[in-house]
Amino acid sequence: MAAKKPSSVARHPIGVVSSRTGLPLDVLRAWERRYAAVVPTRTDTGRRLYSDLDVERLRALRVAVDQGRRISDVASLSLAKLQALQQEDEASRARSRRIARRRPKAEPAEYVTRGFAAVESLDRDQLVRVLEEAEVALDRLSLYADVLVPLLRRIGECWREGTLRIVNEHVATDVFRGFLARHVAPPDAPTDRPRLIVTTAAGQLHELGALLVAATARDHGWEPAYLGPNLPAEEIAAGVERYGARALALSLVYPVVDPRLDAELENLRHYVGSEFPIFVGGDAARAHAETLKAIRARYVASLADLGPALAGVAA
Amino acid sequence: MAAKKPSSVARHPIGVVSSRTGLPLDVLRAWERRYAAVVPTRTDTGRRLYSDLDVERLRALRVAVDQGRRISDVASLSLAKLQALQQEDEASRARSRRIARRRPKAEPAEYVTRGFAAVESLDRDQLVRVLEEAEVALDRLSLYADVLVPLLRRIGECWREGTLRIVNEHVATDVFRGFLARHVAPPDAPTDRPRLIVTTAAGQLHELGALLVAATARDHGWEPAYLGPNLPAEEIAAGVERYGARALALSLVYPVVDPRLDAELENLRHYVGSEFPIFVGGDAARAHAETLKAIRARYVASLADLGPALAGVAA
DNA sequence: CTGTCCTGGACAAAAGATTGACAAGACGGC
DNA sequence: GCCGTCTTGTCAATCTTTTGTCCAGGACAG
Repeated sequence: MAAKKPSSVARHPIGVVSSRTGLPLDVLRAWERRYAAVVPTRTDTGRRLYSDLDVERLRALRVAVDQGRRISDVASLSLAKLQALQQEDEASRARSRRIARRRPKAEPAEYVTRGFAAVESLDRDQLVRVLEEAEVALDRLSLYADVLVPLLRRIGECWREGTLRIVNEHVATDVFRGFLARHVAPPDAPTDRPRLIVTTAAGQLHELGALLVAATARDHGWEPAYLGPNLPAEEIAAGVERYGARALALSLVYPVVDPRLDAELENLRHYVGSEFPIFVGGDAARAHAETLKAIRARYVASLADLGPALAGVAA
Repeated sequence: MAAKKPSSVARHPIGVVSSRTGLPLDVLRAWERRYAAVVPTRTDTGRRLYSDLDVERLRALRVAVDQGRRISDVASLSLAKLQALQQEDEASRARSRRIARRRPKAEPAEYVTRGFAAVESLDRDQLVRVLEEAEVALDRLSLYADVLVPLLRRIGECWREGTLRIVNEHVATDVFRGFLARHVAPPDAPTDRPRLIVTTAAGQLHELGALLVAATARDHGWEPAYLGPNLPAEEIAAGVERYGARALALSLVYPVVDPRLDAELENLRHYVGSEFPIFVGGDAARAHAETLKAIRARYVASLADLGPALAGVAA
């Protein structure tokens, strides 16, 4: 454990630390007052200044507490010990999970919580396990709408506000993608189903929403062709043509508002022809409602609405 | 299962034990009250504190019970006896099957050609088929080095010179990723293997090379943790620490030359400490040879060299 | 002047402990 | 196969400890 940089220069006020660790202000102070969990330096007027190391420690403490340890027990442990503990807990938990026990009850919210915890602690295997449990316990729509969507949304929020590291988001994305890929493209599909092109417009980097759309479409009897994220209008049109698709679905998530996007959408309508059905959904769709209306794209408010919307086309 | 150190320091509250063993709180208490199956120590305020040994015992008890024994019968057995029991049951259940492996000689170059054709015509299923054929026909290393790498390189070239559309590249990436993901993270891996962090530096968007590295490392007895592409040095360091990794592998592909990259690499060396083993490979690595030398990263010229290089660390 | 931060006290919610009870399934005798 | 008895997981009620949250009143920073 040689030179660790993140201590010397940067010192953060309590507000920043709170948002970076996800711990409320009061908790930070309470932990300091009651257990001296971290003892930040002070300005000459008494304000707390936390080092990067403090932040890291607090993060680790939070994980430990979330895993069920008591703050009074772990508050005095070193950062290394905390991380060791975390490792141990996970390994141990994983082993016990392998001997699957009977399933009590299946609350979607619980999967979200457990999934998020797994993301936080970078525990890939655990995340996979949670998803798989949810998959067998719930029906498809509920799995997507009540577990995956809330989970994604929560990860997105925390990521934007800095509570989650980039690594966490990456690992989560990778797991989700693998998980959804199985739903989107099951091995053998002699396809007389209508084709649906699924993608994301240029500038839109987040692909998980699109994958959810593809998987849902598949459940409704379509054959989705997922083209990957961040495609310019011309490319999308090429895909539509190549596959002889009957409709196109776009997911707009982030950035929420993007002037380039409007132009892209207009282009898209131009390329695919004026009658081709275009469906659009995602959190960023509302922000571009006008353009969507102008190009006569159909807005799909939620995954549950996708099936009926598609049915209108297939007829 | 060899190395297991019941660190006598750690004492766990009942909540953690419950989650570690999968036994409900009530059961833990009931077993203690009725059979003294384990007798945890107490804090001065009466809360239970379980040792690692207790946890181990409880886990064994649970296995025995799940296998149909009665708790009242096994509660008083020693840990050793419980484990013997478990072994016995497992042995009687073990029915392993042998999978015959045929290996018709085929020319790797042919798979490359067919694969590329599939990419060109956007035929996802065909691409998957080609990869799967190659997978059974060739050994791992040859599959990676003689099929995937050339295929990727060719796609990359055509993409850069505009012969291939973005869509093609996207679809290919998606298929490859799904294919490789299966190699990188097989279902359950009780991991006493050394950990290797695999990722891509900030600015480097192409992740397929990294996935190849992860899969190869796995074949050499490591436990790769793939963190996703395009990570800043600080994030990578966090991952290294979090996973207690023994080494780090970076894939540098595109952009081939990137001034920011040098700074990133230096940062990275700084964060992980001066002795930590860093391996670097990929087509863009040569262009940064000086920096790599400066930070004492080890250059790995091809996938075939990765195994030996890693072996040097594991020793 | 407004928004952020400090201290210390108070309070509410969560997590645990204890005791007792109950119901479903296992077991054993006939 | 039937019936009483045992086992055992689960639940409820109640109390204590621990921990998160809120508030008041004041100070500081920008």
